[in-house]
Amino acid sequence: MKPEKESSEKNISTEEKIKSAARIVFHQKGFAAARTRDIAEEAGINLALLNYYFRSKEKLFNIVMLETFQDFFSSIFSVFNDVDTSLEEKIEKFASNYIDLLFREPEIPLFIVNEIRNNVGELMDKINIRNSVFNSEFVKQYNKAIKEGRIRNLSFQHFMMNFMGLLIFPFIAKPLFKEINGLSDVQFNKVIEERKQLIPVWLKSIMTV
Amino acid sequence: MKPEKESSEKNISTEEKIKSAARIVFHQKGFAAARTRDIAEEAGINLALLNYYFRSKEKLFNIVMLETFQDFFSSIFSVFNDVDTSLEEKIEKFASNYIDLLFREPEIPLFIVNEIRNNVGELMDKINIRNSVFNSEFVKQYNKAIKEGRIRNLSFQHFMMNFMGLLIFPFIAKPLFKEINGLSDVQFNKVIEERKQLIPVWLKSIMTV
DNA sequence: AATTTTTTTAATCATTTGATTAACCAAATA
DNA sequence: TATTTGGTTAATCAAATGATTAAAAAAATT
Repeated sequence: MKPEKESSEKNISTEEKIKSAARIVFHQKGFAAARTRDIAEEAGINLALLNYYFRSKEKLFNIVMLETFQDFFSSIFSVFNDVDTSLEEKIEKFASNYIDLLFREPEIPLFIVNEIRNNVGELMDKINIRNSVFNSEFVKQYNKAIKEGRIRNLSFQHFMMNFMGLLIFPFIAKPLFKEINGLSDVQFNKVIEERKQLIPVWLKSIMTV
Repeated sequence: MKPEKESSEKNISTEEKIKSAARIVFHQKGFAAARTRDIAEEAGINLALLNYYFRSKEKLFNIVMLETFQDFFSSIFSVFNDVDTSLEEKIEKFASNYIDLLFREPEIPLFIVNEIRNNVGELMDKINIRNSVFNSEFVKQYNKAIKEGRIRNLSFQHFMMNFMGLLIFPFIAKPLFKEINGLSDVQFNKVIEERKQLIPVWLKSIMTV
């Protein structure tokens, strides 16, 4: 009666349908505001199938959350651990790639920071971002550049906050920025597109002040 | 039977008790996850009183939301419209004041960016941030400085995104930053405290690149 | 003090919502 | 083809939750 085997046979179809529907709805509304019926409707399946495949709303949510995290952070580290690029190149590439990612999935940052509050420990351990960050090629290059006096002695914490803040915050506060500046979606995107080039320049000037 | 008169008599006591409890709970959990029973318990009152004074959860929420907005943005404009300070001084003062505000009420930014998605238009009109921003002394000084060539010709949109991003994002992503950098609350606050000084310096260097 | 009005409470209602069940269907297997 | 296994559905359940009600208590008014 119960589907215990890992991704067996062809029921992957409906199972995957539910999961990607859940992804959409959870990202959009968060855990509390998302109803299992919303997800079922989005997936075009009977409500009972959600529980049949995933046992509970919470279990489904945890899966979506974990996968979202992994997707989101793995895309970061692919750039950060490239051994063939300089620090400056990594910053440029990362800014560009990250903004493209945010164009594709603009709700993810808000989703992550929201649901991390109710979770924190358990989830973070599974991914172990801490080590991934500090063992990355990027951090090594960053520290080397400081030691060689090429950039200012600014703690990596500040650098990370700045980089993330400049990149992500406009997406998080998009409705606010649009309203305040009277921008259409197209105009907003154009402003963000400009930031692909600008943020690396700004970061460089910050690091050499 | 119904309390129609505006803030009459002394029922301000319980009415205010409910409202500030609602503020706490809504800020912490958002509209969907907050239960009226949570609010009643937080306020130490009978559940029915919530509906007696505020008709519905939604009406109560709208009041909290509006007041939160007004508080939050009024504290911005008090600095922005001071005619006795220079552009540079305003930036310094604003960074400092705003970070203090965020220390006191760290959940507000996330609350605002979350709940604004379901509201935007109606609410923004009531406050009319758009005009408040563009008629502010700060923007006038900003544009003047550009015209005089004292700072780079950077659109105010970018400047605002940068300023807000550098200030607010660390609070929004606090659990993430704490985890990644292995910081205690005290250590995190110390890093933020440093940013009071640093952000104005960074902004200046960005604007003169 | 008596009466009216306002505030508070416990009990209850109605709806929403996550989850289950039993019957039915479909596909694989024998 | 018959049988078993897995997938799907409609109906239903139970708990949670926003809201109401009627009675009691407290406060204000006469």
